[in-house]
Amino acid sequence: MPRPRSVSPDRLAQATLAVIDRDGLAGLTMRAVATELGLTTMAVYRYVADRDELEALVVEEVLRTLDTSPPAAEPWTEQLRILTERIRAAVGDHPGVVPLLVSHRHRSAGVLRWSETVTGVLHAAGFTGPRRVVALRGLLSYVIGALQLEHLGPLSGSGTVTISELAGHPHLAETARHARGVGADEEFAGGLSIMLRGLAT
Amino acid sequence: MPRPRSVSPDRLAQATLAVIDRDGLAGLTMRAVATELGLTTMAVYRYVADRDELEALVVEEVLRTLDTSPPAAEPWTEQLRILTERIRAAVGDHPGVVPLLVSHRHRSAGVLRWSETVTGVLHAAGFTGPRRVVALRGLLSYVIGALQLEHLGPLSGSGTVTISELAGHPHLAETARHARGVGADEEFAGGLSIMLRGLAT
DNA sequence: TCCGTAGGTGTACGTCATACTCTAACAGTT
DNA sequence: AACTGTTAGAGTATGACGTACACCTACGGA
Repeated sequence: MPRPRSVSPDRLAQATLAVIDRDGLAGLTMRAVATELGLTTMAVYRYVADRDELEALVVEEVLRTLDTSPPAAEPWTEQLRILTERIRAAVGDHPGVVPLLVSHRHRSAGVLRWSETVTGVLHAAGFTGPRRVVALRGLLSYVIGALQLEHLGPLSGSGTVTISELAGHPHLAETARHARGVGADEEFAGGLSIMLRGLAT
Repeated sequence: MPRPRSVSPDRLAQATLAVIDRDGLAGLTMRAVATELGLTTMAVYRYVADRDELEALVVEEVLRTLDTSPPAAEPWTEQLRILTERIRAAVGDHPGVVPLLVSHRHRSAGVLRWSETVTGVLHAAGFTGPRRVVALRGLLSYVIGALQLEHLGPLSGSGTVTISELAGHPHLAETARHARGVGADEEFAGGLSIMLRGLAT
């Protein structure tokens, strides 16, 4: 009976993501999203209750294509590695979304799906009770932290500041030198390997 | 020659921290801090250039008492455990500061001091070159992530939502049941143990 | 006693999220 | 073909935020 909606929830999510990818998370405003869609600011509120809901929407959009089916690989540590790398890959193209992923992780269906699969793998690997709780949280902690270090890293404040501050920190300075030779991929994978080795012992 | 300052940088930092502890990070505004000090909003700008600098100040305040001297314990994994637990303890009383810790970690002298000590321990344990880079970043990732999971956890959005969402996720639901029996202390320590075991292998 | 400097105040602006009110487009019914 | 109820979208307004700017004023050395 009533007037049909002119934009789909999907288009809304994509427009929001486009704004974030172009102007960063700081550029995400209700106005910007509305402009992106060719609407007035308030029209956006026909589709989401508030900014918070819009953020949740964009997180889901990013995780939509996240494959959470159990990998066929063996052993189980390899399955976990693949699952974890998949999250990183999904977020990789949209660094601005990382802080949103952190703050909306609770209500995110995508994160829930991922956690379910991971928990299943842990179950099959013999993790039960508190051990499984700790394992899941530990893995999740690493992922959350690593993504933030990777993407929020050099953003706020110039990296040069850190270098000059390194004067009184010899060990750190030397480590920083070596860090230039280590790519983000290896860094993430390396930390993940540490985590997985710890789980396997 | 000029008029003396009526508040010390220290008092400013403490006032800011008081605001955060009382009203949360969302309550941190230049006005709130000014009121806390009995000043007008703009007077605060005599002490900090902008809000960003005020945030950096409060992070440093929280980490001021952080003991970054190398622990006397053995083996080196135990040293790392103690160092990591110290950070958690320092932040523990001020959950609202956690997001600031994340975003200001680069310029934070406290984090730098801590990283230097950790790197030193890793050096003594035989970690060199890229291996040390990965180890430091991995540990830092875990700490950052774990603190956020712990403190940002049940805050945004009611935990009940998660429970209802758990319907289609049997493994996760069972894990959540067990999670109630696991305290935050054990959870953090347990994840840390996984990390350290992985480093030691 | 006076004066330059720096601390503190008052006011104002632009941007943000969002509440409220109004207009108008559409789908069914008569 | 006119009418009507429902809802999409526009317009306007509000209060909070960070902060620029111009001013006033208290102080200590001369």
